[in-house]
Amino acid sequence: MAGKSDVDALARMFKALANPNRLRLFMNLLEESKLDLAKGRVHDCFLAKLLGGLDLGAPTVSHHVKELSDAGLIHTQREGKQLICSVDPDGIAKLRAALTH
Amino acid sequence: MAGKSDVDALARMFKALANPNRLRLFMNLLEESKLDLAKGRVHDCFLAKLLGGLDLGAPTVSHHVKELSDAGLIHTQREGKQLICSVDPDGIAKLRAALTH
DNA sequence: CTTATAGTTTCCGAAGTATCGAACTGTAAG
DNA sequence: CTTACAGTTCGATACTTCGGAAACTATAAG
Repeated sequence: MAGKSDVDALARMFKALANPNRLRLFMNLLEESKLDLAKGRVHDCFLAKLLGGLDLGAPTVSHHVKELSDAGLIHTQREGKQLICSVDPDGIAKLRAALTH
Repeated sequence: MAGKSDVDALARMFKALANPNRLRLFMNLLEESKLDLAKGRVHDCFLAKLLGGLDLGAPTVSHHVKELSDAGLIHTQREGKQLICSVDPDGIAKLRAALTH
């Protein structure tokens, strides 16, 4: 019967996608993932690449990435100076399951 | 290349699902839809039925329903004293398309 | 050690959101 | 006409979010 914490976790994911700038970051990453998968490579991407025309300051981007990550939609890891991002397939699967029902 | 207004409309849908109470209303409606479809009937539902244990005042529910409706996720129509709600299949399709990419 | 790069943390203000109580509208029934 | 019901609108309040400025950390290069 859809426990409270399940619903809360879902709502948190939806909230992470509820801001247009954050949504665009996420969709840019999805797009990159698709391209990389087509080449048989792991899909990941460093931050600057995700901005794609967005006019946001570094602190703001950092906040947005953290929120996507906390919501369970993306995964991040440091690599030298850069932060590498990848889509979390489990997160997307949960969202899609909720909309299929 | 995902126009700005497309992204904004999508973000608005996600935002409508970003509040736990509103999400629960929507999922209750989805659940009702599923049951009704199984019986070969049109899926619709009046407001009180959607609350399912939620402890919210009438004004709050009214606001939430309006937001789901404005976002394009549900459809409403008056029937006598009651407001009948139904899922908007186009809205859900757009959300799912965005997550499939 | 110094400088440059990439991102983070802290703090803040402006704007937006969630919820409620009270007063209101529209519809149906007595 | 009066009452009851289902939902809406208004106004207020507490809370959250978005974005940036300034100061910070970590890594790499000269």
